[in-house]
Amino acid sequence: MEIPAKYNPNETENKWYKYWMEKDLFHSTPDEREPYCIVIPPPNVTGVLHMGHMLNNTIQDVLVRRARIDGKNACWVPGTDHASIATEAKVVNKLREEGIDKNDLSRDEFLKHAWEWKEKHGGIILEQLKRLGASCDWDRTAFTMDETLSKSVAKVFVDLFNKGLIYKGVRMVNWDPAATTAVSDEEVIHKEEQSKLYYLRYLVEGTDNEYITIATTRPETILGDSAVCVNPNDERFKNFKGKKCIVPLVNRSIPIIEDEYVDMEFGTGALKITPAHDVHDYEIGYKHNLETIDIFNDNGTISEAGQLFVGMDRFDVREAIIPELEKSGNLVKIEDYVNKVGYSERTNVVIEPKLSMQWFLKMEELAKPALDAVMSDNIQLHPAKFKNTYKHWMENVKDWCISRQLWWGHRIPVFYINNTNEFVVAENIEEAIVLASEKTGQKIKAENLSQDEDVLDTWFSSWLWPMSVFDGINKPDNEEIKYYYPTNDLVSGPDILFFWIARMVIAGLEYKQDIPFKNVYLTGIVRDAQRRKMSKSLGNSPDPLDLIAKYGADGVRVGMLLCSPAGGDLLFDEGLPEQGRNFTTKIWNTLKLVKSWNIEDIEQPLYAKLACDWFENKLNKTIQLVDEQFNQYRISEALMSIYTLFRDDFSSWFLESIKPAYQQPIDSTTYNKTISLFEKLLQVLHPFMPFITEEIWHTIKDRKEDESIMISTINKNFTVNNDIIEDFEICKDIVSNIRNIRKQKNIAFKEAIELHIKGDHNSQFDSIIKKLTNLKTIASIDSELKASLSFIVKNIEYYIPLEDNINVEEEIKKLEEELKYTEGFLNSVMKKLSNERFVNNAPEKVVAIENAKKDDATNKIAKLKEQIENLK
RNA sequence: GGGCGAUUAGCUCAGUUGGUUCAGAGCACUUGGUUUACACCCAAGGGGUCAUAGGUUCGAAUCCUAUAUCGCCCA
Repeated sequence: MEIPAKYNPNETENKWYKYWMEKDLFHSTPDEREPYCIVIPPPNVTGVLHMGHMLNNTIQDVLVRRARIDGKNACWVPGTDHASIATEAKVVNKLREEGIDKNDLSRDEFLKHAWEWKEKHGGIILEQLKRLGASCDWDRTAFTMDETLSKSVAKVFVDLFNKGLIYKGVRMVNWDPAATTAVSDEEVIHKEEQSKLYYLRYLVEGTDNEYITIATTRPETILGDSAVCVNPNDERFKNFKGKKCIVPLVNRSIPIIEDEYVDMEFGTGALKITPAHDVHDYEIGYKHNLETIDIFNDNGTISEAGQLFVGMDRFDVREAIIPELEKSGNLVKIEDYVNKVGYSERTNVVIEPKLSMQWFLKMEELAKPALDAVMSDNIQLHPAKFKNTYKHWMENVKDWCISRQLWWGHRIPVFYINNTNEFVVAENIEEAIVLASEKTGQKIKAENLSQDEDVLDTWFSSWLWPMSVFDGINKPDNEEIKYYYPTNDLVSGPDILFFWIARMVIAGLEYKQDIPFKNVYLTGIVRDAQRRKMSKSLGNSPDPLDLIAKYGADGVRVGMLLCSPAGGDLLFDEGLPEQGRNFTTKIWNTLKLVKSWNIEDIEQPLYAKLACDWFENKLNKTIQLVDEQFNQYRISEALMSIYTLFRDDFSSWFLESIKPAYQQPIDSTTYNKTISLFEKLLQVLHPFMPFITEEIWHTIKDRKEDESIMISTINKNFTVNNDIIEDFEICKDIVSNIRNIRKQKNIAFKEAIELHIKGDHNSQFDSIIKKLTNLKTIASIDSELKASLSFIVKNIEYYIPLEDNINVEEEIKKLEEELKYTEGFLNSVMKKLSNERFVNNAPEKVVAIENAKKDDATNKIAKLKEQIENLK
C-alpha cells in the first residue's frame, strides 16, 4: 500500500469525524457495562470557541475516550446555557442596530426575537467543538431553556419555596445600571483603581462657621445623605453630640449620629451616611432609623429624589458637583486615593449598590452537606488545594439573590392575585389557578393572575444541569438518571467553583441525596506568553479554528495538554501546537517505515525476538504508569509518558532494533508482533490524538465495516517482567557509550569494530548491541586491553580497541575527572557511614543502600585507577 | 485589612510518608550529523546555594518559625 509522504491532518480529521458521526459511535444508552459520564460545562449560547474552551474540552474528550477504550459505557453530554444577561444584552444591541427599542416591544415580542437569535447563533460553539474531535453524545444536546429543563427549574423553585428556603425581600443588591438588573455578589469583580478622596465640610446647624468635615470617594451621593456618623469614642467630635448639620447644595438638615462602626483613623473620622447607596450605610441607617433617599434611577442617572442634576449620569454628576461645592465653600481638599470598585462581570459597568425587592434563597443549611461532601473527599477536587477555597466560601455563604430584572430566562413561577401583593407559587398557570382559588376561597381565573415579571439567575438552572439533562428532577426514577448519576468527572475552571460547582453539589444533595460527580478537575487559565489573560479586547488570543487548520486538531490537543498541569495556568505559545504537530509527523513517519517493509516467511532473528519481548514489557509497564497518572489526574504527565514511550522507546530503540537491513525483507513473526504492539500503542495514544490513531489503526490492518479504534478495548490483562526492562536499560547504556566513542573518534557506522568485555556481563542483548553499533565481535577478556578506549557500565569494563587513534592524555584526563568525582562521592558516603548516629538511627534499608554505594564506588575507583595505569 | 496558596534550570512545571547518583522532565539553548521513516529529524552537551534567614533531625527541595516577592479569594 502506498502511504502518502506527508500526513494531511485536515482531510483525515474531517473524514474520521464524519465516520464516527455516521456510525453513531458517540451515542450511549444504559446497558450492563459500567457507566462513565461527564456533563459539559454548558458554554454560553452567545459564545464562540476560545482557548479556555479548547483546553477544557480537550481534557474532557481525553477522559471520555479513555473510559471508552477501557471498556466503559462512556457518555459525554453536551449543551449550552441561556446566559440571561449576556444574551439579552446581545439581542437588545441587535435590535437597536435594526432601529428597534426593547422598551417598545412586549415581553412576548422580545422573546420571539431572542429565540430567533438563539436558533441562529446558539449552536456555533458546539459545531466548533466537533473540529476539535469532541466525542459528545450529540443526540443528547441540551439547552437550559429546553422544556424539560425549564420544568425542572420551576419545580425546584416551588419546592424550595414550600420548604421555606426562598423568600422575597428588600435588600441592598448589586445593581447593574447597564443591564438594569440585580446581579449576585459573585458576579461583581472588584478592581483596584486610582481615584480621589474628596473632603467636604457640612455646616453644623445653629452655627455660622462651625463645620464637620467628611471624606468621600463619591461626592455625588451627598444628595442622598441622611446622617453624618462619628465614633462615640472620638474626642474630636465631642461637641457635635446630638447636633445636626446641613447637607451642602440641597440644604437638608441631617443628624450627627454616633456608631462604633466608624474607623477613627480613616479620612477625618466623620462618615457621611447614604443608606440607599452603600451596604454599610444601609445597616447603620437601619440601626439608627434613618431616612432612605434613593437618588438614582435604574439606569444610573439622578432621580427626582436627588433634587439637583436630575437626569444626569452618576459619573457626569461626580464631575459637575465639585465646582458647585467649591463655589458654595464646602470643598476642603481633594486627595489621590486607591480604592476597589465593583464592576459587573457581564457588562463591565460600575456596580451601584441599590435597595430593591428581590427573591433570595437561604443558603446556610443547604451549604452544610455540600461542604461535608468535599471535606470528606467524597468529592475530590484536583488539585486538592482548592478544598481550602471551597471551605472558606461555604462557611461564609450568604443568601443568594436569584431574581434578575430581565426577560430572557426562566420566569419566576410566582403568580400575584388580582394585582395585589398576595401570591401563590406554582409550576404553571393551571396549578396557580387551583392554589389561588384555594387561598382566596374565590374562583380565580387566569386573567386574575399576573406572573412575576422577573426571571431567575442563570445559575439557578445550571446548578441542576447534571440532573436535568437526564430529566432527573421531573422523573427522579427514570432509567437514565439512575444509570448515569452521579456522573464521574467534572472539568471546569476555579473561577466558577462557587458560581456553579458548589451549587451543583448543593442541588445534587438536595434532590438526589447524592453528589453530582466524584471528581472535579480544575483547569488553569489560558494566558499569553506575558502571563496576560487571553481576551478579545487585548487581541492576544489566537483563533482556535485557525490553529486547528494550521497544526491539525491532534497537534493542538497535544500542545494544549503537554503543558497544563491541573490548576496551573497554561501559558500559551504557538510552539506548543507546533510541538504537537511535529509529534503527529513523527507518528506518521513511523507508519511509513513499518509499511515499507517486505514481509517474508523467514526465520525470526534473535535480536528481533528480544526487542519484541522487551518492548512489549516496556509498553505494558507504561500503560500501568499512565493508569496511575490518570488516577491522580496528572494528565499532562500521562501524555508525556506516552510521548517519550513513542519517541524514544518505540521509534528510536524498538524500530531501530528490528529494522531489516536496506532492501532486506522482515520476517513475518516480527512484523506481526510489531503490528500488534503498534496497535496497542495507538490505543494508549488515542484519547490524546483521536484522528491520527484512527487513521493508522485502519492502515496497519484490514478492518471490518463499522470498526473503530475508538470503540476497541485495550487489553490490560498482563504481568510485567521488570527484569527485562532493567536489563535493556543496561543494553541502551552500552550502546550509547559505543556510539559516543564512534562519534568522538569519527568512526563511520559502516566500519565494524570490536568490543571486549571484562567482567560478569549479561550477554542476553548482545545481538541487539551488535546490530545497533555494528560490531564485528564481542569478546571476553581477563585483563585490561591496551590501546583501547573504555567505559564502565554497572562495574563491568568495556573496551574498544583502536590502533593509533588514541589521545592518551585526553583519555587520562577524562578518567581522572571521573575518578575525582567518584572519590568525592565515596567520601560523602563514608561520612554518613562513619556517623554513629546515622548508623544507629536510620532504617536498616537506608544503611544497606549506603553500604552498597560504598562497595560500588570502591570498585569503580579501583577500575578507574587500573585503566589510568594501563594508559600510562 | 482578613484568609489561602505559591516561590526549584532561560521558560513552563514534576519532585508522593524527610533517606538510592535526588536536584528531574519538556521546551529553549550550544555542538555535531546527507547511517534511504522522519531536519516537523537524530545524537551529544551546558545550565539550578531548590526565594532569604534561622530552627528541628543522624539526614531537609520536602517539616517548623520569621522575612521578602507574587497570585487568588473575601471584606
